[in-house]
Amino acid sequence: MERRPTIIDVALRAGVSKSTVSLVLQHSPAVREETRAQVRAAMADLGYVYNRTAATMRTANAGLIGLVINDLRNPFFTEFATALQMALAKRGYAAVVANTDEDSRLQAQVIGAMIEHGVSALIVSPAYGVDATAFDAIERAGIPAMQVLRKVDARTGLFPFAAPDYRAGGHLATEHLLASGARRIAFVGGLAGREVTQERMSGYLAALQSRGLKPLFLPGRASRAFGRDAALVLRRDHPEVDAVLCFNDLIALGLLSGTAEIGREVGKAFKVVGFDDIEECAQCYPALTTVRCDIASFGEGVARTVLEWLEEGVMPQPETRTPVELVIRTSSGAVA
Amino acid sequence: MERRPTIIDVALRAGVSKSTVSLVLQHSPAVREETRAQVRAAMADLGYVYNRTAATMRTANAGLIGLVINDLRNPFFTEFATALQMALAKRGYAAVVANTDEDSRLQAQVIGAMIEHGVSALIVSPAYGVDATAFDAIERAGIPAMQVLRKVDARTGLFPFAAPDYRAGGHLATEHLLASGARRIAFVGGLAGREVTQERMSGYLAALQSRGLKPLFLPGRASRAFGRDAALVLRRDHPEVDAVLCFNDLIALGLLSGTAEIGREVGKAFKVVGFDDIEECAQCYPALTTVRCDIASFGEGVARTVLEWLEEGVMPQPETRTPVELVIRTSSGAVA
DNA sequence: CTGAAAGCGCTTACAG
DNA sequence: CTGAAAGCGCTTACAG
Repeated sequence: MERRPTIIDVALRAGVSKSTVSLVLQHSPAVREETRAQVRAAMADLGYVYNRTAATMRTANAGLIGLVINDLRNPFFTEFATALQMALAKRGYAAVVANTDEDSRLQAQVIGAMIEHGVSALIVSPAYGVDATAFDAIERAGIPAMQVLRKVDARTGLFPFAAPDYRAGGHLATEHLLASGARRIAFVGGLAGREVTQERMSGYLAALQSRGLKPLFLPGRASRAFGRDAALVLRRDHPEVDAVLCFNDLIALGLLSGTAEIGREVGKAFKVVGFDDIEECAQCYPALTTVRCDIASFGEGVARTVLEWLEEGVMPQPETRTPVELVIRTSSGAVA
Repeated sequence: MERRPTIIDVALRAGVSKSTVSLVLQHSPAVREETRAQVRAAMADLGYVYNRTAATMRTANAGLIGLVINDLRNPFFTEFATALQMALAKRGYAAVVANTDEDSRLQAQVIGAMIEHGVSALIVSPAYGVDATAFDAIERAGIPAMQVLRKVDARTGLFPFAAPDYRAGGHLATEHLLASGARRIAFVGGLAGREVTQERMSGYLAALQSRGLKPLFLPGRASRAFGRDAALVLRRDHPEVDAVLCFNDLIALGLLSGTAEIGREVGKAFKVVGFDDIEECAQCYPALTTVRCDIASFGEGVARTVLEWLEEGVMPQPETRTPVELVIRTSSGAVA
């Protein structure tokens, strides 16, 4: 653990000045090929590693991006974060990531820590919650930041927002169920006051309304466990329901389990549709019809947008909505 | 995006020297309460944020820990990484995380990047693969590093290894199946040459051998898709098999889906046991009997170990094995 | 094409 | 209890 060699050591060994070493580090064309080779050789000999921290002090570009996620254990967010991180890595950026577990206090804390660490930008899928001041801290620090998947700060001019087109997805799914003959369609899961729930539901409501059909909303947490319970509740309290659109895939997958457990069949008389299209939807039985958000591509898109902002100063649109599509599988009656 | 205030600005405003500001930043008892309050007030007025990067340059402790994971999309690793990251955050450390997607070249690249960023320590769940030089780079940089969950570098004196006791888990699970009356038990999934597979299998093999029973190994990728396929293969080619121990839960969950799809019942005549106890095991139908690795606690333990190493110089044991336990659910015949 | 010098924002002895 | 000064490892004009 002795001191790591610095550009001075390299310069000494290569017989040049430290400025020259710095220039070859930056691939400056100002350095002769021969000199460059000498410097590279000296670096290899010494086992030199670039100290990005020191460089950051001068240039204030850390090459570090902060990624703050409300629920990293949920596969939808896992896939988003992973795709985003890998896209950043490909462009030479490292990601500091933190899970906030839907806790706005923890969120404020990790955002503060990331700012101290000098991240060049922040991407946050925010927790709902009282402590909406997290973005104020970002504003004070003057760091480019995007809110993704959920919007909690109305200042989209300052903190651009990007998300899949949830409303369209809800509409697509409901139209599909209607076209398949369903008439009593329930919307299961999601919490009433929240924007994402409202958006996903609004497409559902519009489709029903245009047919003069009555909606049925069973609010609940976005978890497998809630979906499983919902299977029982539906059979007991709402036996007339012939189709359900779930707030997300996790709920739908839980619902599938619960339905199997009580021996009810899914597909013809009782259709189930999820939302997100996490990987598991294609593997479960019955395979789950769902709204594909293509979250991996979405994550890569966000990476691109943020880096363009950072590197070329192109401020993102205040609000970006990416298209969704319906993936029809057996849970809504398609033949396998 | 104007210049952020520095300790000099704070000092000016508070009417003290910048050393004093630095001392209050570090909670030094050498500063009078009154002075401290003035400095704090000045910071608040100015919206001062601590520049950890600058501090790092002097002290060489970045408060950044690198987390390199072979498959972040796999819920087992997601849970590990998340628990670890959150434990680090609680102790004031931020985590730079990267998924390597089982690609040893990518792994070498991200490890290099993290070293440049000056991480204080590295925790890696390594990809298998040809490029075993990743740890050499860590060695040259002189950074404390642990290998977790998988061991790829034999120098555990240098890179301590920690993992759940896979062998005991395999044995526990097999004994349970034998005690439940199973006689033809297959081991499904995992790749033959790999240490984790060998360990998980060795407990299985030992239990069978002691009864004079024949093993059956169906190697395959650790994915739901493989598990699903395995359901068909088992019925077609090995109808006599009355129980299966899966390499991991993902395979077991896929197997459950596949078994349901072909209309075969799981529980009495055909028992299924997983490995890891990811969250989903308790929610699926039938609920999955599995070997609990308690990966969240494991992750927290790794955080503790690494920070002790970093902060107190306590070098971890070369090899740590954490205990596992069997969780019996309906997939192996327990009544719900 | 290369060298000398200042500076990024902190911390750390060292005086006082 | 507080101030002046050096230094962490780079980058960046500026000379030459």
